[in-house]
Amino acid sequence: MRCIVTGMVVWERPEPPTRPAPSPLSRERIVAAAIRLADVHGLDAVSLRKVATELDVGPMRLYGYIDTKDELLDLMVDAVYGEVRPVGDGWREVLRSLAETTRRAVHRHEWFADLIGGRPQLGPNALARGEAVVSALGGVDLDLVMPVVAAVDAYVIGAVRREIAERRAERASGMDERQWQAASGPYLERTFATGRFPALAEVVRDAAHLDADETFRLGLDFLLDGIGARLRR
Amino acid sequence: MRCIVTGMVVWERPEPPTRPAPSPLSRERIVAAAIRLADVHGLDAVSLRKVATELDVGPMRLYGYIDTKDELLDLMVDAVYGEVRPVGDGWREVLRSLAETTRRAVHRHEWFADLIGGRPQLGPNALARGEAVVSALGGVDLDLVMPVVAAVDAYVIGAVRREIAERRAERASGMDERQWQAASGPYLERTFATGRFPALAEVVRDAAHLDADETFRLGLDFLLDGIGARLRR
DNA sequence: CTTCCTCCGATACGATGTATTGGTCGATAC
DNA sequence: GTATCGACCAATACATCGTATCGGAGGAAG
Repeated sequence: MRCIVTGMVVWERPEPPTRPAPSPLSRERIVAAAIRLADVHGLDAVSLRKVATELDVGPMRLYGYIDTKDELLDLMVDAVYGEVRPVGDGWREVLRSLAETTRRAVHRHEWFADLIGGRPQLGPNALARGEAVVSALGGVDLDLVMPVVAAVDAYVIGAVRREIAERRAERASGMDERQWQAASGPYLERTFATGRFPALAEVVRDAAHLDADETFRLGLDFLLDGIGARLRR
Repeated sequence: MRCIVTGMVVWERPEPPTRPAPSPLSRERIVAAAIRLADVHGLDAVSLRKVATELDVGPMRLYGYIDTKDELLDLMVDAVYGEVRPVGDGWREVLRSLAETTRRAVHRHEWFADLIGGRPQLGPNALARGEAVVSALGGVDLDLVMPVVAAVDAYVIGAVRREIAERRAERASGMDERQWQAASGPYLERTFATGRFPALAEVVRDAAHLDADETFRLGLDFLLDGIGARLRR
């Protein structure tokens, strides 16, 4: 059931007043339990029932702190944004750091790749991250700040989704990284053998193969170079 | 139950031989029905039961053509990639066209934004798209082709996810676009009023606001400019 | 002490993905 | 032509999910 005071989002709606005894529960503990579950067993393992069991509590207890499972996911995402803080001097270092710390957060929480970019992020931690970025971008033309940050965010979102998707496929296929990169799996080998995709096959066969780190950084460099050219104008 | 011939992926596993009469079913019809459902009612409306009902068929019939719901989603994604074909001369036009046609496909199929980048795309249509891109990038240094295409793909994935997420939030809040962009909703207004995010508030209040088209193109230009600088080296 | 009101937890419901099973129908062997 | 077999379709079944509902317990107010 939706909260009666309409227009209030999870983050600004107060938690229910702490009851004297019944059980030490809080949004923070709920979110922590959900994140623990997701880290270990993946996002599919995050059900309200399992989170509740993790906390020795009936499933419906959670609805005092949350209206919807989606709200729990929003809280989880915002918690991860709390781990993302860009550091460095100058726009380039700041943006690079923003991208790299986000990517590292995804490595700590693979499920984050499934959620990132899926909803507008307006939680306190996401906003604090935005504040940190924007205020570190002091020297940049005001009208360019948002587009530039949006572009970097977009690149990071897509890049980490691709990276995690590929990592999972590798893991599922049980091949080691070298094999996977060389052949992209027996399926692709067979498919390329049909000769239907000659240009693609040539690139896969003959071109240099970058690992995930290198690919991410190279793409990021493209983007930052382009941004730099624009800022210098 | 998984297919017995191990290592075969959906796309290369033959469909069951067309039976004389029982019912005119095919992977193509199943995927078309699923896409129709997703286009009209969103991805949540795509359940095996609903797809089956759409085709006047029992739910379990589908398992003759599909092993898993995830495979159906893969087929849907690949079908959309069939609509994406870059056109134009020169690397810049090709990459820009790749990005724009992908974005247009997302506008036709909003659910595509939920799936894109979530799994490695190795279906025939995705590969054909890749072949078209790579072969149109003839003049480009072989070792740079993959990183460049990967970077553009990453940017597009993240950008359209953000765009669709915001569009849905607007739609849900019932505000028109002007209002949303000016205030980003009453929640943000109240939050900024607390003074906790001064730099962010300033940008949102004072900076120029671009619409979705402009934001997408500007970010894409950053990236293409950076790629161009590298290619010229 | 009684009354009321709040809130917790058990129960319940409809939906989902998919395993299982039983029946039917076509093809094959004699 | 008949009997046997094997494949495939659909109905049933099951575990799990998000969440609505409701009954009772327990603290607050009179």
